[in-house]
Amino acid sequence: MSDQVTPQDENKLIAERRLKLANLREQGNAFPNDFRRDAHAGDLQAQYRDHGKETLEEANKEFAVVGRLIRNRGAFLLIQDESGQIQLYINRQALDAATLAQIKTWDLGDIVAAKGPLHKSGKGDLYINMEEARLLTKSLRPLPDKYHGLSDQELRYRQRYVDLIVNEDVRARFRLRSKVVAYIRNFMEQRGFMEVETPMMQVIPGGATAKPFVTHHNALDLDMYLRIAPELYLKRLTVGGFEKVYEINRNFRNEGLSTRHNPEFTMLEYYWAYADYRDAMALTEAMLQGLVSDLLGSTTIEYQEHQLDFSGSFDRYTVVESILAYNPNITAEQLADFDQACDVAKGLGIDIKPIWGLGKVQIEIFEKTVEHRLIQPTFITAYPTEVSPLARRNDDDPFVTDRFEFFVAGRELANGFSELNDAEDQAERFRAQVAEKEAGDDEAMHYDADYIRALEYGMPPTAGEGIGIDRLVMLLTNSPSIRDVLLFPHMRPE
RNA sequence: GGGCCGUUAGCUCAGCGGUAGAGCAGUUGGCUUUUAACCAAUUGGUCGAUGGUUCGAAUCCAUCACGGCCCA
Repeated sequence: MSDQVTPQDENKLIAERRLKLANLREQGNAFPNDFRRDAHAGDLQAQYRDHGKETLEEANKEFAVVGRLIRNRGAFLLIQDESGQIQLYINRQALDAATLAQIKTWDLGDIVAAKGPLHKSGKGDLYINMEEARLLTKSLRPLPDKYHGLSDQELRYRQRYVDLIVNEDVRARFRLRSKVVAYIRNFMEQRGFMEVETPMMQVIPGGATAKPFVTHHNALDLDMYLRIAPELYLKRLTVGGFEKVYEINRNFRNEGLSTRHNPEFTMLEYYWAYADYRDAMALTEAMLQGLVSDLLGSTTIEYQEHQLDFSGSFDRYTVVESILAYNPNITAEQLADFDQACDVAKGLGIDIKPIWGLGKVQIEIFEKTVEHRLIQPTFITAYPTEVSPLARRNDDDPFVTDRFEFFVAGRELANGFSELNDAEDQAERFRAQVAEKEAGDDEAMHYDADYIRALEYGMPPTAGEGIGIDRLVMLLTNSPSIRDVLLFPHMRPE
């Protein structure tokens, strides 16, 4: 909210740098953009690291490099570009007095350029023997401690740009995130899926049970909602005849923050006509196994205190089976009877709401006693219809749907199902959701008449799934908090 | 929402009732094959905010703000 222009945190260090910048302005262009590099630090290291000192001096091959000055080692300066680091040597013979004086004014954090032959020092490190040196951008703020770096979590999240400058592991983490998304796009494209974009601003927020963010369209004088899911729009596309569509984009949910929740988060969601939830599980398994082996070069993931095994087929249990497996004191009879199930739930400290049916009670018991214990990759299937308003009923047991969720490290990572394509059943489910909303559940769904109309034209039998990209990246980068995998996690304003 | 912990120099931290400290960064000088470069000198603080207790508060108490971890 602050429109302040004058920084409140000026100090002597910044003042000294501002003075140097003022001098630069007097001498000419203080922010030149006419220097062109012809080499990256990391490439030079990779290509010439093993060359001998004499060989390099004989070759005397010139390179032009740029980067941020991050260490001052007396006669040597260390710069860093996106690819890596390389030293610059301040050669008093090769550089004229004016340039030497200029270099003396450089500060850690400045962005500089240098040109000269690539040599190797007595200690075996490559350096550019500078014959030309220029300051490209003056840094006005001092960098964090060169050894300890930036460790204050709040500063690292609020000033991610500084975190990225000084912490290579953070840069590596976000490079991996980018690779995850690229892998998924490639995986989906190879299977014939088409990437689409559907509205982020919706008049009726649908596709999930969650509180939306509200915004306002002035010209239409209309309240709109940031989407909580793209589901209903993507399924309209399958009605339209696009048989394999996917979208990777942000969802917004107006809920609390935690190490696993950010108000905006990224989901892959896809819809696959003429397929069912079993096909979706198989696709999930193939995608995750491919991701792990391709990006980590292994079939196992080390995540916090866990060793997660992604080789072989993932375990599959129904909701009820998993509750029974993890709760030897609970019987199938108890779970099948509403009153008995309520007693079990109450015994677990669950606060039963009057509108809940048996399915909801079962899910509460599942979430309380099973979910966090599903460490190895596991599919849970047969979710109650009551808590699955968009999923197709099971042919043999209409109490449950052909739905699954995927868990690993005690967390839900994906949710998919055979889609409900019976327009009349869907209309009925929406009405049940509206009743829940009227009973006070502000996360219940709205009745989406246009979506029903679309279904009435006929949606082919379809499978669909959403996979949480942030949580997936957490897993692949061994990150304990979702904030570690978001470049700019949500924070209260300073 | 609840519990625990944190907030001191630009950064990383110590100090926990008696004159506000260190390392790094900065400044000045030296040093030209260094690797957290080194050597010498030196600058830098409303101790998160507001109240209170006390002769005296960074330190004890209360409230608030922001953050971290755990729980719901």
